[in-house]
Amino acid sequence: MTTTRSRQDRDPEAARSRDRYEPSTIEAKWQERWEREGVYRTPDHVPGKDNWYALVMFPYPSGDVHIGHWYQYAGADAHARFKRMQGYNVLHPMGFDSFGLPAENAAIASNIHPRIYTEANIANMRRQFRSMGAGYDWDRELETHSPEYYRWNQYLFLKLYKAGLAYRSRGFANWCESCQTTVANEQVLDGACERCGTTIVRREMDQWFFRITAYADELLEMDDLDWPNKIKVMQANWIGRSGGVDFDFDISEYGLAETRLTTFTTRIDTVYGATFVVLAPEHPLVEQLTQPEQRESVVGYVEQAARTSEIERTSTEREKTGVPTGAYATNPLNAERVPILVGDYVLATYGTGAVMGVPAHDDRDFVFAKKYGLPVRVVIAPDDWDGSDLEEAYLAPGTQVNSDEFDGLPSAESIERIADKIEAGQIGHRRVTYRMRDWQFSRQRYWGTPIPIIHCKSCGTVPVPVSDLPVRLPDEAEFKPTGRSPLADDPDFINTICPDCGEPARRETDTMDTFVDSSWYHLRFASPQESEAPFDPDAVRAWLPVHQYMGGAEHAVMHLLYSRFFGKALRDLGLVDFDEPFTRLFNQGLLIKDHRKISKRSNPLAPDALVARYGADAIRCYLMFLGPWDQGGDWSDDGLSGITRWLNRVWDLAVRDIAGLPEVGDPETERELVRAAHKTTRRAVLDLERFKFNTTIAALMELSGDMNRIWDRGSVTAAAWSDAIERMLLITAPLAPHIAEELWERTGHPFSIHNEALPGWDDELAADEVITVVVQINGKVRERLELPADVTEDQAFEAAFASDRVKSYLDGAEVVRRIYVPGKLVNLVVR
RNA sequence: GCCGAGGUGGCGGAAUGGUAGACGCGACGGUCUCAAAAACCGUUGGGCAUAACGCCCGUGCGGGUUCGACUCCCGCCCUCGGCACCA
Repeated sequence: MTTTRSRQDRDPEAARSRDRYEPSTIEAKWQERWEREGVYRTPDHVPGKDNWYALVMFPYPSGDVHIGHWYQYAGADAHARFKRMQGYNVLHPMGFDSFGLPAENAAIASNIHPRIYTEANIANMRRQFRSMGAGYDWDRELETHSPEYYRWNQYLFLKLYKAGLAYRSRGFANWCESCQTTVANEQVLDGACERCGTTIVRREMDQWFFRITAYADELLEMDDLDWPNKIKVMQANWIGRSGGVDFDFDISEYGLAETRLTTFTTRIDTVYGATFVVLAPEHPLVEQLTQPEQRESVVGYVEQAARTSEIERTSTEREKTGVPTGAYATNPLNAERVPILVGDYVLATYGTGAVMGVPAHDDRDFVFAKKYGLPVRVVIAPDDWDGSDLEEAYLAPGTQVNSDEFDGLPSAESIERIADKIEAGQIGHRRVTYRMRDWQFSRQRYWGTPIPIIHCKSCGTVPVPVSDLPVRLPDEAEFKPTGRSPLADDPDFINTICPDCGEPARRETDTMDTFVDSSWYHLRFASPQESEAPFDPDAVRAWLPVHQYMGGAEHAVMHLLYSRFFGKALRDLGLVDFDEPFTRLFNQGLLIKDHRKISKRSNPLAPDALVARYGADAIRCYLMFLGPWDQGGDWSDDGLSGITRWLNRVWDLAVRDIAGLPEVGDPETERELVRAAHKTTRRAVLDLERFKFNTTIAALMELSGDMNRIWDRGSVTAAAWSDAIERMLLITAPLAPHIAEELWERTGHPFSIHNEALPGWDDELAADEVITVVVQINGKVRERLELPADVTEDQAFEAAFASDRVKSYLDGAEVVRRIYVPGKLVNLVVR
């Protein structure tokens, strides 16, 4: 067999040791050389090249680049390398999101300082990223826990604070008992802490907020974002814009300061069906409206509600409860007096914290009214309604009834007419509300960015002067969580002087949510050493917005929304001049194993051991070969052998001795080789652009099989063979950077393949000479014809009719229609 | 409940109106070997079959559009992800 001839020709032992693919040897060698020669160092400008910012979400330094990280970072690296070989000046930076609770918790558990713990983890992960062969520019690495980074968190916070986009407010916050800190709404999943799963309780306290709601409408504008639709939908749902009407009931009969009780509804067309009003237990008027006879039950109910956890209160499964206040509200439209109740299915934080109860046209009001015997009045008649009682609330549009002058109108029209009337009568107005709340970002923990604020008895809340930044996190601190920030127990930290009046004052002791760090890190990567500003405007102009952002979908309404908000706020502050930070976004899927998520504890898969055994290139390629990157992958240990075989074959093909190839090749075989190489190039380049690594590798596998067969015929020239090998290596380079580099050198090319351009392709050379044309009879494949690629329609039909097989189907039948798809098929419709 | 993605051989997957199952794993058979491993070659959706030439069925289920449907439309079922008393 010719395949092994070149090896057998030489001294077998020596040849084997020289020519065998040994990933561990070559990978270390090239990683060292790439670094030494600064192959991936990225200047801001390279003459003749466009810039491409390929950013992958940076990791929290847990200490280990686990296989799920590999899945993410290997794919992102391959795509960045691909763009680089397309001729872009590519910025593909890496850093660490290194503030946060795990380090602090580990510090408490093992009595190591979070900084020591974090920095050890970073060192290990940096080593692991190197072993992956990722093409990062390590000169641009950033770590968010370094004062050089977080001082700019503080700086940007002060900018936002002065612009009124950051504020402190007292209210009910999401408190995690286990993490001993508050968390933002976005960080509560199913009523539990996103990080640890502990049930969140509400706790009233002073907290810091970013006014993200000021940008709610602009954040909904996502048409120009080349993002997965899924993420856009999730963000739109999270923001939850709904237009409706604030409608005032009259409560002047109680002689209170407030003469009106404002409710919010999106269904003002149903207002004539309001038979009661429900207040949230926290509504400020509950206290004043409650009548003496009801006081005891209302107070009991409100206390009970306060003790109920958020998760329980917002469960749709739970039976709706409420108590009457004994007070009544008058509907100004029809002068009807309806009872006011308190019910905890009404949320204090949405709309006005009060709703009009329209049981006929709202599911929740319906069950509530049935339970408490409140009247149900139909005001929107279904098309076929016979006037009988409803079995359930009718939510669809219909015809207005029991609604004074609006009777007979379609509800779609009356919804506007009634709103007009309310606005004209000054008993309410149209309003837009949002589900999204402001971003609560203060945390009562140590390992984060101190909020640069000083509380002064006489001057109030005073920002730390920019010249005093950074407010450093004290190195020595007692980390044990007590429900307030550990910084509060550090006298050296809290005691300071008011910058305004010079009197003794106290520092703010809360630290920032780590999502603040990641809301602008993409800007910092443009000029990570910049010491006079958070970023150098010229560098930002050179790189931003990010051309291609890559990362998991789990950040849809956290990081990705916060970053967009920061971008818009910084734009309005004049710090950047673009609207969106991430032009294109690609979400890789989840890597699973045995139908379960791979996790450190329950389903481990240690990459270091795999790399030692199979090499980084094999692991990278295997992860990319599992399936389409956006759909995630299903790891199985067995599958690796396919990739290993392929890499061995690539090696074997490339190191063959081409000296023995003929001077003049067989033209047909040569064309075949050229065709295979150009076809593969086309497939690979188009697929890599779309992150279809799996089909790129499949194409390369086919090429290696084709080349192996062609070699065996011994009839191609060295030039043709070498050109095909070159193409194969160049396309392999973004996927398996080490083996490609090694073979590039062994085939006589100068360092480095990663500075080369991807090959182009020629559609004519890639075109088949003979094509298979399928002949269908009534849509069923009955014959396959090998015809010249330039076959005409007439010739194709002629060939079809000449086929004995086809004839047998046409016997005694009449061809009533013929369809021709050029280069593909002929379909004969017979009767 | 609402929104989104998906459902294709034993397994991972390919093909988005035109040859279903590319590529790979696994399995089976073979070459090489004392043997094994590796490597290489071949077979591999199911059924029928006069075994040759073939035929039928087949992409979650039921309909539809079309000369032709994994692909488009309608109605279901299931899996995964997100949201969920937001008035």
